[in-house]
Amino acid sequence: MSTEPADNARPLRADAVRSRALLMSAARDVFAVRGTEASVAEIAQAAGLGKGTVFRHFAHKDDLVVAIVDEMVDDLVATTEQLLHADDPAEGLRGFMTAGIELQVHNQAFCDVAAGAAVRQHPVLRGKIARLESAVEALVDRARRAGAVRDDITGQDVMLLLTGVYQTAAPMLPESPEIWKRYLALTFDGLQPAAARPLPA
Amino acid sequence: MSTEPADNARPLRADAVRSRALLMSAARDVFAVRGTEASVAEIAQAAGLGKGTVFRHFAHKDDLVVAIVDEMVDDLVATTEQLLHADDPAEGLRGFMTAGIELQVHNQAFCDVAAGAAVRQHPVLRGKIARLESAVEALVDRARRAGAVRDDITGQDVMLLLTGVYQTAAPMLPESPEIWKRYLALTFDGLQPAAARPLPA
DNA sequence: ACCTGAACACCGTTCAAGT
DNA sequence: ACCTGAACACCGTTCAAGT
Repeated sequence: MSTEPADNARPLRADAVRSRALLMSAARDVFAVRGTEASVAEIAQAAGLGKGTVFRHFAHKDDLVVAIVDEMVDDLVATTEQLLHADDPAEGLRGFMTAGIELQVHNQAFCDVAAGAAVRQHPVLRGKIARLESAVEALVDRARRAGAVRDDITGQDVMLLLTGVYQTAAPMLPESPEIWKRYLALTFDGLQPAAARPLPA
Repeated sequence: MSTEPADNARPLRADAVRSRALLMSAARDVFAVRGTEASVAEIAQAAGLGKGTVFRHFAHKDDLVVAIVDEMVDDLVATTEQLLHADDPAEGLRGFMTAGIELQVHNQAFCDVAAGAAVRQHPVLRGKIARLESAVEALVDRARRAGAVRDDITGQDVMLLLTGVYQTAAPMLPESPEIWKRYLALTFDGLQPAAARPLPA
């Protein structure tokens, strides 16, 4: 529940609950379009709040970014766990990669964080990313057992490739919004057992 | 000659020549370590100059970034043209990708710009990147004719994969500085004719 | 408790004053 | 011509003053 304050906090007063909801909603919209570089003043204005209020709810701008991105990673974890039951294990894995890349295509803030913005190191986000990674590990295990991916591929590889495939396509996306499908397909070909040549340690 | 001012400029006075050399040298060092987010004040101080002097030589911080990155792309173009004569066409192509990725590993500013910092759109840099791309196109053509890469791969693909492979490895580099070799190998496997399955349009 | 805007130390950029 | 630092409009963050 990232829309809630820290676990040990007392209940919020009614006006604070309202401020917080307005803030989260504005932050979702503004970050999605303008990325993590959107200013706190910009978000405060979109929420109809003073910027002091933003810092009352989130001590640092990064904490706000984390709260928003955390929600998105939650969604991605849920999607991943559903894909674990896909009929075709290979399609399950491809479905995860498609979801992760489309998230980057449609949300600038997620894209910034995935690409390695400093917020990545935030403890809350690190924990959530670890949860995602274990879900992905299960997805990869299943695909591997079905012979759909080579033996030497790990869940971490697939996680890292999520950013890699998106960043490969990124410079061309304004002109060719679907170009990421090309690089996802190319990457997927490299994951096939048929393509396997020994990888360096 | 990116250490020189614009083509149509009058010759610089002796003190300006010295300032410019100090500035370029400091910018090379500072940008390499701290990336494009290093402040102009930081570079001015490293050069022993007032920051007003920086803006006298480069009207915008971005122009200074471009001048420095431009030099690095020049070096990469030269490397690429030499690799065109490598004994093994596949090794020539792999050599280019290795050089491009190592540049990102060792130089934070190059890495920032390759990853899509706004400076990428600067006309001077766009031109230089286009030159690099045609050199890479020749390298790919040669590898394709030798049957070392699949038919549907272009020079642009290889250019884009340079960032992609680096960004895949980026989160792990502090712990595993050689991990990029794993993803380069994996990507290279995907480029093999044996791995080829039709790519989306 | 909570909200707010003025104040602070930064940033890139401009420019008047010095040589 | 060239160099410089003070001044400006931004940024994230703090905090005294208000309810």
